Amino acid sequence: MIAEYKLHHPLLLAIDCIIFGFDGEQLKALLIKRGFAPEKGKWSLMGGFVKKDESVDAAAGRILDQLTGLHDIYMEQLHCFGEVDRDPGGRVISMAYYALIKIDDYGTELMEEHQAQWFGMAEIPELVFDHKKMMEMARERLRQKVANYPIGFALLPHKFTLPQLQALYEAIYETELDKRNFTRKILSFEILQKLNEKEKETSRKGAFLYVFDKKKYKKLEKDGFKII
Amino acid sequence: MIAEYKLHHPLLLAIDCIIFGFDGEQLKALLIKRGFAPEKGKWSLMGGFVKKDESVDAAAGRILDQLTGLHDIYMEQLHCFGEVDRDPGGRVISMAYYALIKIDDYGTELMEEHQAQWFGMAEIPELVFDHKKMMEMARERLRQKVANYPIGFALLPHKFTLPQLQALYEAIYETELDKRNFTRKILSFEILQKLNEKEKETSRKGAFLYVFDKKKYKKLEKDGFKII
DNA sequence: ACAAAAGTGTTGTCTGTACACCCATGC
DNA sequence: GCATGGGTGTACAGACAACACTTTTGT
Repeated sequence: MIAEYKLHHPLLLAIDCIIFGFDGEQLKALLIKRGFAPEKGKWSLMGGFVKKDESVDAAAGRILDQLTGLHDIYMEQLHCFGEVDRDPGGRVISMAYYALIKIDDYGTELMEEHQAQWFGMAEIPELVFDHKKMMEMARERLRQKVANYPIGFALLPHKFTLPQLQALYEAIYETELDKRNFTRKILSFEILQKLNEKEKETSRKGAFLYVFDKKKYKKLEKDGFKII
Repeated sequence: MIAEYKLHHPLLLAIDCIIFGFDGEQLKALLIKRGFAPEKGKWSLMGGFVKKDESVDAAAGRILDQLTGLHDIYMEQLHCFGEVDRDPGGRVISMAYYALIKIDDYGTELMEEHQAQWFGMAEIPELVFDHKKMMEMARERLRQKVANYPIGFALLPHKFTLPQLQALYEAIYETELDKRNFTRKILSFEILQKLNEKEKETSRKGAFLYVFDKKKYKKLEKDGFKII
């Protein structure tokens, strides 16, 4: 490090990660029992510290991987939480990220190791430090993002039905949507590909499965659209 | 600091600030000639380091104040730039902020001291490190934000005309807007208060001045709207 | 009188929203 | 045959986009 920089005070930079999942009915978040002081044993977001030789985004990816074993996850910076006294253990600045995962992809071994648990949005327990604020901000950001970009699919299984997709939007927005209008809108973007298969778990008639068209999806992911 | 935290590697956390202004015709950004190594003498965003006992947001406010002498400025976190090698002088992570200032409020003494200069968006010079990327991201974010929240006023003088406001939006979006449709849309939000004064610098006829209604503005600032 | 910018309305098109019935199937 | 959830069309209302002329006033 050059001399000029040595005059400044170094700080610890942490990552905290809001991990969203969807079980078909509820939007959920994955929380862990904090395994170290301070506040050991309390519910917390998954977190960790940025290492000397890794980028901040890479640190976030590593931390998500540690808990879920998953790679190539939709993940985005949320906000930097930098109040002086936010962590009673010392001066730690936290970059919060949020991630969207397919809840079924996610094994239970790592989950047990970290004493992790899914919580529905209405059952989020008390969280350490400012993690509640992070959670609130993440929910708000997710709502905004999902209204304008087709990222919601990251929360669904590879093949999904239109009723499932609608239930996802309803869970995120805590509202009810009209089936006909929703279907028409989603299909008008032409990012869905209808399969010749039906999902028959949840109804006698069965609902057609869809996958999304990656190419068109990529374009919309950049340009945005307007779902809600 | 507690023992657990001492195991982790502390890092330097910098702030870089994209400062936008509007001169009635062009959207501009305030840049400085970097006054210290590395890359001393090159054009750069205004920046600095987060101190031990100040929050990250407070650091951003302080750095903006150092350059402009202004307080109570619209300012928002943009993104964390955390690549390992982004700064050749050492491992420095940068939180980028963007700020919107009224270009006329801004004196020239501090500007000379920092060798600062306004650049139109088409004339941004080469910038140090990843500052160009920050600038691009800030422009994009400004476009998004201004389409949904009435923050554009932060770039205009306290009293402004409808043609000025339209010129601002046209500059931000690099597009032309229809005068009639724009006026109707803006007035429909009922956040503007028409004054009995005209601005007569730019035309013989003169255009009515407006101020904005702070209360309604606050509400829209939170809820959002849809201008473009 | 003319140049230059401000101000003002109407219409057609598109998008959003509200709303109800039949279909396929497993039991 | 009936209960359950899946799938589909229409009509009305509000928003958006395109478009041209008159007004004011300084020179």
